[in-house]
Amino acid sequence: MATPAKRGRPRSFDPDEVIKAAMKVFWRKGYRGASYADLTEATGLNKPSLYAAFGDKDQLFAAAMRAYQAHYIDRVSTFLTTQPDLWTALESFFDTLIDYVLGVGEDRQNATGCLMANSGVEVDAFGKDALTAFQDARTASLERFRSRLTEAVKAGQLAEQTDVETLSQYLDGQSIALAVLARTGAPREGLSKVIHLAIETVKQEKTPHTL
Amino acid sequence: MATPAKRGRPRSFDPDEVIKAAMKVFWRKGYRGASYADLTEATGLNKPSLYAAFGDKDQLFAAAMRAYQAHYIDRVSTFLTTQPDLWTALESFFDTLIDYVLGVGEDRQNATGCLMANSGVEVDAFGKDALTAFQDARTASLERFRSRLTEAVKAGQLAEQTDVETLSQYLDGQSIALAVLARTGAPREGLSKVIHLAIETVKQEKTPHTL
DNA sequence: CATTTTATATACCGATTGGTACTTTAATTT
DNA sequence: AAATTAAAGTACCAATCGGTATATAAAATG
Repeated sequence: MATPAKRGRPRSFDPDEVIKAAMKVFWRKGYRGASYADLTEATGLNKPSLYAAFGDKDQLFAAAMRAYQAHYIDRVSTFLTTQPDLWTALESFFDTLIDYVLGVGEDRQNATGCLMANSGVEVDAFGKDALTAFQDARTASLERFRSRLTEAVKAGQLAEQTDVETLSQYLDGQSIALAVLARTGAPREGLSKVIHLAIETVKQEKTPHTL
Repeated sequence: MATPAKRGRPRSFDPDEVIKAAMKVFWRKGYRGASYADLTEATGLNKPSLYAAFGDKDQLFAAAMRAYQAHYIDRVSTFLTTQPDLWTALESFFDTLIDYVLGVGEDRQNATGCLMANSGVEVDAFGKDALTAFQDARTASLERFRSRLTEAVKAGQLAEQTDVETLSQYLDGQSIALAVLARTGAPREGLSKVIHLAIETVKQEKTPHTL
């Protein structure tokens, strides 16, 4: 993305910070809705600088999506891998996710949901780089559930015959539902209750029964 | 929306059909993504005719959203009200919903999801009419679950102390998850398994336990 | 038939879209 | 200091955006 630059005038901006700023624009306004007027204002760079450093809109969005994955998805997913108890892992994961989709620390009035979840309805507009970055993020998210549940089965926290694949998709779906519900104005308390209900579903799998 | 017209040249098109065509464009491309070039091509009308008959883009989208509610949401919701057994109702509802979000009968390659679910991330772009139509549809959908579950409690199919509100939001969330997952390429079989798992969750409410 | 009313079509509007060419400025390395 | 490299800024590009003015064509009523 960013050129190496060994001689000549060094760039006066931090590429990571710029991408982070661009990411927030895409997060709030979407791919189509984010104009270069928005992007230049948010990043502080002018158009030619953005193009020189990050390529066209497709590539810029792809970089933003990768940054989102690194700074948000990966971070909240930490709870899935670090917490030894599956239920603690799921609860802390979703509780943190709720913070994120509601826009933790920022203006809580209009929540922005999740960049990845929001982008799902804009895939038609993506170029190849944006599409790849999006699909990579989706695949990684699903895979995190899959590996965590597989681990839980091995650890005896879930029944041996658990349909890990379906359960992973189910949890992935809950994440998306949370994001969209938050974006359309659902209050934190409602989201919290819903997600604990969803976790109850997984607990039912603890005791073997027909799926 | 459409003027009465008592004298003069009558319109040569069926407003309902035009709105239906416009609806499909918005469904596939979203509010921002649907240009008047797309809309005129899909409807067969030229721009001035569209404006004369339905107003600006905001109003056209609002009409499309109402049509979507009437032709899709209301139709699939029928299963919730007609089926006396709650579980049969939910299963037939979601099975039909899966058909819809996958694009029943049409090109199954790229599913279009649900217009209402898709629109959730574009609320910023809406004018007042589109926003109202969207919120009305959302409210109505949630209310359908609420009333059906309330009825089920009265009929003894759900425990007396069931948290109907949370359960309604939960099912509403499942609908959204289905739509977004379908849009991003999830196969029918996966969606079907996930939704039956979700219905299992509701069944747990049959036997009283702490929520 | 004449009048009225509206649909249709072309052609246009200013604004904005994503994307660049070009010039100027500035910080490096040799 | 000279040469190199690139950032920054202005100004521009064709294309498209949502939205309309205007003129013509057509079907109704009287």
